Amino acid sequence: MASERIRDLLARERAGGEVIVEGWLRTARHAKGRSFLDLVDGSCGSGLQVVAEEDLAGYEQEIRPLRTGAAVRVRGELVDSPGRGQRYEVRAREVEVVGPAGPDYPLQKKRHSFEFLRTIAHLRPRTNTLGAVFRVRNAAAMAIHQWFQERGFLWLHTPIITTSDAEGAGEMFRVTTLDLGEPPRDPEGRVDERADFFGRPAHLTVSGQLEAEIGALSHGRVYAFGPTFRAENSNTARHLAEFWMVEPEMAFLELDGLMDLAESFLRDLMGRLLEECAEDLALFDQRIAPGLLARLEEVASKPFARVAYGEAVEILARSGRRFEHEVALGADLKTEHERHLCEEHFRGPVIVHDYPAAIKAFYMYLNDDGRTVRAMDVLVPGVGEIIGGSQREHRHDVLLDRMRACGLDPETYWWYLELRRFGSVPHAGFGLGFERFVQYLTGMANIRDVIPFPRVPGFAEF
RNA sequence: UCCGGAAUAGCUCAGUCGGUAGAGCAGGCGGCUGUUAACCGCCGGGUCGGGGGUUCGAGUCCCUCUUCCGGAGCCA
Repeated sequence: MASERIRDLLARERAGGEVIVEGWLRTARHAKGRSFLDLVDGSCGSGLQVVAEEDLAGYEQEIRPLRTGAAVRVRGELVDSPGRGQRYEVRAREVEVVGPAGPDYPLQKKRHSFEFLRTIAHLRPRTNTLGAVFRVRNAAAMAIHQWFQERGFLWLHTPIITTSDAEGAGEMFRVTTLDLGEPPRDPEGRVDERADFFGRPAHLTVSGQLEAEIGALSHGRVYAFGPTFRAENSNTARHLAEFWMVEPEMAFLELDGLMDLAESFLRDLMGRLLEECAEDLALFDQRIAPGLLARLEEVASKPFARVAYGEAVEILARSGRRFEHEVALGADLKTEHERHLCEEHFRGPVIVHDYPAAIKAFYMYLNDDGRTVRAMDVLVPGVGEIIGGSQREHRHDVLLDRMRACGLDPETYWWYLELRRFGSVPHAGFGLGFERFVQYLTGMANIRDVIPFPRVPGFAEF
């Protein structure tokens, strides 16, 4: 007889029948004559109450000493629970202790701090909150794939290791097989990088965008969805050294269409996940971020505000607010400015578009004014910038000029430039920080708690 | 990296004016109970993050290092 998942058992129409469940004890309450075991198996937030009577084989020796953390397999009957607090319970016929847990089991029945849980990343997925986070994360990943697949986007597997020496998105991790103690030297005594594994310097990717553009110009609609790496010394609640990014790239698409794409993407996903993860999101609404459900529902149902960069600066200037960083036309919007726009002025998601060229990347499409580029950022309350994207510069000569102006070596990007010589078309794409998306969904304050094994400066345990 | 805060029992925290430490939970023992992060009683448990200094005396004040948290910058 096969075991069943608690999620499925709780969803049954009625009690009855023999079942086998396997999982871990969230708590064990030993009463006179019987024990109540709260069993969880990760399939859902709810546990299943197992009632073990004292006449069971091995009751005193095996069941009575059970405590939080132990793994058990239970065979018994699914019955209507006579107690309050649960609809069904399992009347045990046999409880097999698969893996006991000693009194030094670090997880307790009560709340732990997230800081402490980070030090036990091998056990924290068993907690209610982290368990829910990882279920929501999984559902979000699958919903993202589904959303793109339904619209004819091809999942393009962009490389993790790259030899583009700069993509303008931050410091990169070096990938090398050279002996750092005694690297091979050229006649001048410099490290001979031609002797390295790829015959040239290589790094972990900071973005799949440039390769995704290749895909857009062959398959029309593609997306990259995988890990990316930044070696920035960022110590904040919304930065990781290793994080996942979703990067759709679409041909024959300009800025307006890109904003539509980003907005419908976010709103559709919110709507879908509100349904799919109702139980887990309710837990976040109750315990982590009161008002979360209302906020997500609003995002799913209301159009996003859109404002050009110039207007955004005017709004900030007129706000009467004193900002730590001055609001100035031509300067990038700071975190406090972005927060003011989406949290106070518009009170919801905002798309800011057409930024000054000087503060944006070389590959963004230059407007006719020669001063702004067709870039857009989606700002959401609580998290800030969640999406950044742009229409790409598809005109060869304009791109070449921009690269030179930005101090980049066109040789390195020969293939990127060549795409602009053979069948170049307007195209556009955006990047969504997957962990920030999960943060937004769950209301979790620290990005380290929405990825199973966070990598940040000074920490790569587990 | 910069600014601010924190580090006390296994965990979550309190500790007043500088006079060598407490609670709840967890653990052990006992009791009670179709229980609900059960409840009641008793017990054990601490190099107060490391190093240095001031002082008769430092968990408490000062310096320094480490780690963590919050904010900023960089960004997603």
